[in-house]
Amino acid sequence: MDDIKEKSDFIREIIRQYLNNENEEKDNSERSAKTKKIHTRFPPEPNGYLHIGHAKSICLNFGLASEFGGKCNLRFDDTNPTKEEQEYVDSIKEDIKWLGFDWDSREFYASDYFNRLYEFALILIKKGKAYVCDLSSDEIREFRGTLKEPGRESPYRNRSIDENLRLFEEMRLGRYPDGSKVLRAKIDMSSPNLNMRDPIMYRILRRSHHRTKDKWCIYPTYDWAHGQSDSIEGITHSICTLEFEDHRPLYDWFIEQLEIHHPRQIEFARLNLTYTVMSKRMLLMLVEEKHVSGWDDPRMPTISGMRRRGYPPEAIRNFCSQIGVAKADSTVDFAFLEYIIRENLNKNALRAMAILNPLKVIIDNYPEDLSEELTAINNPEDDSAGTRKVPFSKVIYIEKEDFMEEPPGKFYRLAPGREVRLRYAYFIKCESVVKDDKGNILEVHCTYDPQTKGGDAPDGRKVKATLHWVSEKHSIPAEVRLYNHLFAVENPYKTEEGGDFKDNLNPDSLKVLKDCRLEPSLLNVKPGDIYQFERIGYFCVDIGSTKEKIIFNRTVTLKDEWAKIKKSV
RNA sequence: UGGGGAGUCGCCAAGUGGUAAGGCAACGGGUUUUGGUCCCGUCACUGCGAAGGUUCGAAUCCUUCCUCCCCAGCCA
Repeated sequence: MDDIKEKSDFIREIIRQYLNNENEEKDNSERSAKTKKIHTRFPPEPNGYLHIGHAKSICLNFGLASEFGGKCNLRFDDTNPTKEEQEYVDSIKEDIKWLGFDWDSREFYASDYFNRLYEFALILIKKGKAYVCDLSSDEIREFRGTLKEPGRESPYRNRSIDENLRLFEEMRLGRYPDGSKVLRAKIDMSSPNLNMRDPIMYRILRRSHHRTKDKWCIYPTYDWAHGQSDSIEGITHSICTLEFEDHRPLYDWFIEQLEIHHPRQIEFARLNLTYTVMSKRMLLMLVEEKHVSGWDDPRMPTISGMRRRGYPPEAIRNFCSQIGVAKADSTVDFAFLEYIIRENLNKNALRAMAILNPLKVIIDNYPEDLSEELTAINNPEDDSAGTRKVPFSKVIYIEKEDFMEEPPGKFYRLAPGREVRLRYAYFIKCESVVKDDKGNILEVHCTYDPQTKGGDAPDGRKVKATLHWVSEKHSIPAEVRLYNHLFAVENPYKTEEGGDFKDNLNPDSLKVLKDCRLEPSLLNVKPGDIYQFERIGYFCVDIGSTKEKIIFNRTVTLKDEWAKIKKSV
């Protein structure tokens, strides 16, 4: 979809081998490569909003399916009614669609399989491979042993099959209080892999489920539900993150006991980004404690936050494909994300002129009542975007940053006695400065050269800088929100003793500018529209923006050579 | 110190026994009516976590060691 060249990574390698029938058992090799299809799935839990880390998984799973001519399901892993909500289901679907992926009619839920799972559990009990355990959660933990010491067997481990069948049935019927009993797999309490020490399959939980409502009072655990759900759906490649690597033996065990379709699980390293956190638990905390305005706050690494911030879905897809897939833990530099965003927006965003911090400039020799329409290019990277007219008059605004009374050597914008170009307009020369009692610059007086209309001098003289501007009387007001990193440090998890990741929140992550002035062509912008404000950055019209009150969010700045020079001086 | 993973440039990441891709960042230069874009150049000079070994030849194979991540939820 986005990349021309064929991608290659260890997962695609495995899939190509699978499709070529390499390393396969005899009976499978009968199936021709032509009829062999892959089937993946994206399995979110609806307990929060999707973030850029999920985008990596979505791009991988849906991308693999489309590259290799297979299918990808959307399956909600909704096995824990205490945390899951319909709101999250809705947001997840919206975000995946917005990212540009389609699950057709294959929208599934682990809860669709509650009956099947119950039947599967019965099979295990009948095989003597699962039992009802009356130990409390504390006792279970105690009996589990530690990383170094083996666990001990539960005193309920050797109940008869009939008793287990009866008890499990009664659990389902609601005869026992929450937490009083669980169904456990009977595997090996001395396994060095803690996941194999008789893991819990069902717990009693009287909580209404967002889909099955009050039908069940026992719910399967993720470990019990996940692998079987993949199997039921005929998933060929179950792609998940690294932390599930040592759950794989358990999933294999369940599948083998049940003698059902066996998907191949492949684990990859989850995405980390500098200057942010990527855990739904922590993001939820930021939302609930109002450190941000919501899940879609433009500072959030959520898909909805990035959408509101102005990151195009195509750019996010490119990002996900360019960071690659591997098994080594990694933290991608936020600057790389910004590079991808700029790369995309530079090609696509229309240009406009906007003044964030207005400084009044009066052109003394320009006629009082005259105004001219000057021609401006909409996108120098795309001729088809055409041109527009921008009004010019005697009083204009320029950026405060673009004028210095006593400029250092490397500053080559406007200064007393100096001539610069106003983009698409004229050369102007600074003649004087008007200040208040405190020395604040109120206005700058200039003269213009009528010969330089459009921006070129007939005598061939050059200027070192071109400034953007808006005509005072034609300009329209706007609010502009400047966003910076949510966290002040690259790794927010690193805190002082007893500290909290929130201690690292960046106090300057949002700066609201209320007195900005825009060129009049921006009067009818709609939420979601994206522009490059020339010489400043890319800005996206906020969802809360109206014609009466226009609000722009800064998506990302332009690269700024001058900022670097300034810093180094 | 049990088990499972991982270590290639500041950050991602190719490489799968034949002599270290690429991108980002950084730095230098050119073009430019955006100090943007674009273009050019520099950036792992026996070095691929370390030390040994096998080999004509090793980032790739073997041995030992070191470092980092994950696992003791009735979360996912």
